[in-house]
Amino acid sequence: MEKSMENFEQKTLIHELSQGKELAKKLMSHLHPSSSQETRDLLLEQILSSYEKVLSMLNHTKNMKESNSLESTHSLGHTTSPRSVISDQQSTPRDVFKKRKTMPRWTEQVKVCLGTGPEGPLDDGYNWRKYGQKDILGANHPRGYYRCTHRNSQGCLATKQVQKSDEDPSLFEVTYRGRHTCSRSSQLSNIASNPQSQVKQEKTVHNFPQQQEEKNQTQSQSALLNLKAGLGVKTEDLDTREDSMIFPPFSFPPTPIEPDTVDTPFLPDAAIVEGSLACGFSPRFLSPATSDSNYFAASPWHDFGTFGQCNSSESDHAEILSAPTSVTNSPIGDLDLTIDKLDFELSFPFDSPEFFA
DNA sequence: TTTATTTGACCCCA
DNA sequence: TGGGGTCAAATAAA
Repeated sequence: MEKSMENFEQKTLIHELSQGKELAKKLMSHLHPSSSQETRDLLLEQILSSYEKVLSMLNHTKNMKESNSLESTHSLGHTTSPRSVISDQQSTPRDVFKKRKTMPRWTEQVKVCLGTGPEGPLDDGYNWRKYGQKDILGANHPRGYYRCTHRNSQGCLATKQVQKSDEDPSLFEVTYRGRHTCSRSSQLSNIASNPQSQVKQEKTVHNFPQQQEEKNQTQSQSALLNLKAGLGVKTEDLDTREDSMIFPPFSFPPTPIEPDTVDTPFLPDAAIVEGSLACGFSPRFLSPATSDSNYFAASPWHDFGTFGQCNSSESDHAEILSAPTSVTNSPIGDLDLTIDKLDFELSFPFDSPEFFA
């Protein structure tokens, strides 16, 4: 009974993903200026819808497993603190402490190129508001605490912590906690209507002339790359993989970065994700999508090796590779091949000005 | 005036 | 008891 359900889900997942792939192909063929905007919008909507279905199915499956394991835990006589099962709806202001343990949490290491100019720091598609900063014992740099701006308006409990690495000041550790429950449609439209992302991206490329020829390819691939990468986001909590699909990969702390950390002053104000530093694309572009969960949000450093010539250190790579979570651990890790193929079969022109229009 | 950031104080937990 | 995380008043910026 349960098996047949799983088979059904698998088939549906494969069907939805295949459909998404076909739609993406169609969309690609409609990216000519002669093609109508409506057609493109429609196709885009259908693609997003497909992926949404997949995500919700995966989330549902995971939740079922979680609740099952919770039940079995109880049945085994283990004592589970009542705090850990307090629902968000019942929370009181002080319940934030009680929820700490239950909030999904994962860490991303992000390398940024400093020199943030008047344009201010990059955002990741979500609106974060800083609510605290703490000096951490043993750390040279303070840790910044951010929460979703929509905490009050929409009750979104997502938070993140940003801390500069001791060893490499250009490296930030971003720890996400909780998932976004807010709607980001407004942010999506902001990014869509704001050509700044394109500008920033071009600036990045401009500063990496050796990467210029790869620009189109890189830009085209990055969105799909994101999707693929999202299947293997670095996380501290194996149970929070689905959040990697909800969360964008990178968030830059709204706080200005101290000038003493500017080790690459010639670089643009774009934050460069570790590993993709020399790969010539900015996170802003990497997460065009980050403005809406419908898009392909993902961990950016995944598969950066594809582009070669990346100057991040071996140890950096090792660190990433040794992350607790890998694609192979992902329940949808098997899909990686499919997406991989899709990724490189298509030179998806995400850099098309109309794409985010 | 509104919104965001800073920062000291408070609370929880190991 | 001390460290980490959050609150909330004060302050700054838009």
